[in-house]
Amino acid sequence: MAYRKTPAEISRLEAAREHLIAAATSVVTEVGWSQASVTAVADSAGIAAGSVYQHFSSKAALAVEVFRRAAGREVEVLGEVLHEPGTPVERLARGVEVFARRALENRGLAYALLAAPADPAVGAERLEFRRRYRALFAEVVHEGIEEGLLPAQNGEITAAALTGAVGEVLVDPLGARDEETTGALLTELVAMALRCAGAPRS
Amino acid sequence: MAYRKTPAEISRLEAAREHLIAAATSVVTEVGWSQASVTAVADSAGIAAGSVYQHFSSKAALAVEVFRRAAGREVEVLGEVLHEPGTPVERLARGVEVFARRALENRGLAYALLAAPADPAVGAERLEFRRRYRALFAEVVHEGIEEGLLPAQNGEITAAALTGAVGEVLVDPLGARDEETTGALLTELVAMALRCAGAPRS
DNA sequence: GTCTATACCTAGATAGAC
DNA sequence: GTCTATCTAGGTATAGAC
Repeated sequence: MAYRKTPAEISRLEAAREHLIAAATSVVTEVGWSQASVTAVADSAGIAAGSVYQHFSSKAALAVEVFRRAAGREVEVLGEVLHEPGTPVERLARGVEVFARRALENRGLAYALLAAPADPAVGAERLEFRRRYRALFAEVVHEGIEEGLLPAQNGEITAAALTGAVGEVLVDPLGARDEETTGALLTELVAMALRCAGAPRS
Repeated sequence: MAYRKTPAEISRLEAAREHLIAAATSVVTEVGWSQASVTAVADSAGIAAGSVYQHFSSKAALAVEVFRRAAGREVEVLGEVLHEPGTPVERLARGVEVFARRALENRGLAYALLAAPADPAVGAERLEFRRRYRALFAEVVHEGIEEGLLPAQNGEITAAALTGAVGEVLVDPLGARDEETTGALLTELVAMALRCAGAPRS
């Protein structure tokens, strides 16, 4: 008997775990947290319900992991966009556009991350996630103020408003069905964001 | 045997029903929808759990009634404020202030109405509620545009942003604990709202 | 390690006594 | 009409065979 698992065993377990997380993510994306029972997730992953507990000690632990992965990706993308070259105003516009576009293009996941009813554990993660989003926006707003491109303001509140605004149109997308109306919605959203931050009219 | 209930009987039933709704409202305000079990609500009303079903056919029906009452009051108040005398810009500022102040002063109820996890039936009502809120704001924005006080814009999106912004600071109130910091928060929120609608700087 | 079967718990809803 | 007691469904988690 070996003292340790062989590398092959470890990677196979890793793979099974990753597969489970991926399956859970897609279930949550499609039907939301409240309908994502252990049974449904296990079915989607092609394993038995009991086997889920080989990888996670509880349903909540799995849910938190699913949330962290997806939310982490989004924060990363927004962070990159907001730190690309350009004036703070340009970067803010681009950031809002990317944030909203990604949300509208993968509405199920975005809704799950931002708004869908979920376990308390996921709710706590969500609060942290929104804080990070807001911190990213606030940083750019502050840069804009320092460079004299934006008027003095509470950047945290502007950032909160931008997050709330995108969330609001996500939950009830004002009839943005096809690509054309989605584009128009994005244009209006970016314009609103720039007014909100007090950028001079272009 | 009488064919009809006597007026006294009817009003007594009415009163019991109202009492139940009031108790349910306070439970929801304090602990949220997800913790507001039939047992908890019945206890709060001083009746047995089974007796709830004398007044409502299901828990969801009771929840919807609770939501409608509370949400209806809020919409009514906002509608009145937004239709008081004054320019559209003044009314918009006052409307946002009242909306946010009421939310922050009765945070439990506001959170229940705007954001807390709830039954699907309540979720549907909430969507309608937010639409009404947005419609009220959008109306004033459109008046501002027509009077030349606000730049051309999609009023629905501005209205959505305002609703989303207040909801966002409600859920995570940026450390507004005492009356002083709440006042400062409200001032900043109103300033943000006016920028968002494109009102010229005062 | 993964399966099947099941224990167990929570919470909504119902039945029948009073 | 209201209470007590109970039924039922749905879903998490566990036990033991393979």
